[in-house]
Amino acid sequence: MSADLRDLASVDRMIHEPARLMIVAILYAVESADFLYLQRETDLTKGNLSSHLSKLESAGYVEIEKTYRGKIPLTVCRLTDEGRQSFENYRQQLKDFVDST
Amino acid sequence: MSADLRDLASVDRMIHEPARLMIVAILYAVESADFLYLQRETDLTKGNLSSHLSKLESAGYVEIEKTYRGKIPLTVCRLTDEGRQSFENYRQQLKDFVDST
DNA sequence: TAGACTAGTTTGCATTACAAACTGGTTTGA
DNA sequence: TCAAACCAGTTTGTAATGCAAACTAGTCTA
Repeated sequence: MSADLRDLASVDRMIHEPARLMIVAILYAVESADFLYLQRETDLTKGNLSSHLSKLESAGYVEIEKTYRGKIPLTVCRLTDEGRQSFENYRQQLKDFVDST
Repeated sequence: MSADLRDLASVDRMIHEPARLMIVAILYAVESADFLYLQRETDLTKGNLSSHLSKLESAGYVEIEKTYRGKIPLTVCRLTDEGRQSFENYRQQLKDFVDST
């Protein structure tokens, strides 16, 4: 308890960015989602979705599996355990902040 | 109700930035604070505090009054009505997000 | 087989946040 | 008395970021 404002300085920027927060929140809820589903849900352009997914992958928060649906490429994304944990931490920090102000 | 994840895309970036969120949250609580008080509370360097305050001032969220305490400069900051309103909106958006995930 | 479509990735650029250097004035102390 | 240290901030330099637009590689269609 006693959420200190200074804690905000340490929020996870990888998740704090709104575009990525949307992505991570979706993946947290659905376990796995393909690229186009994510694009529809987030309203991001393909370019931005692609680059945010790459960053989440580099951070170890998301796993990206490239496969095919018939002959058409299919990119399936899911949160890693680390991503799941980071999202929970982030969400808790937000909650502490909201509750304390 | 029914907080849409897409709403996140429209969060107020002026406030979303953690350093500024700290500043605004403090000013929301105390009505007025001087530069050094803000620096102690936020743990920001003077340089970063100064530039974030300038941005908040440009955005119309904070008023900055430069005066003196004896012979020493004193910079007093307070939220404007617009800043106060924006913080309340932002906080509500966070709350909606936290509640919906 | 040219043109349109699908599913993405890469590139270019303007904006940013931060740290470090700087400024202008005041106090201390030798 | 004047140089060094200190105070309260501002400005500058730079690397990283997010976004839009351009591009790629393959598939379908008329």
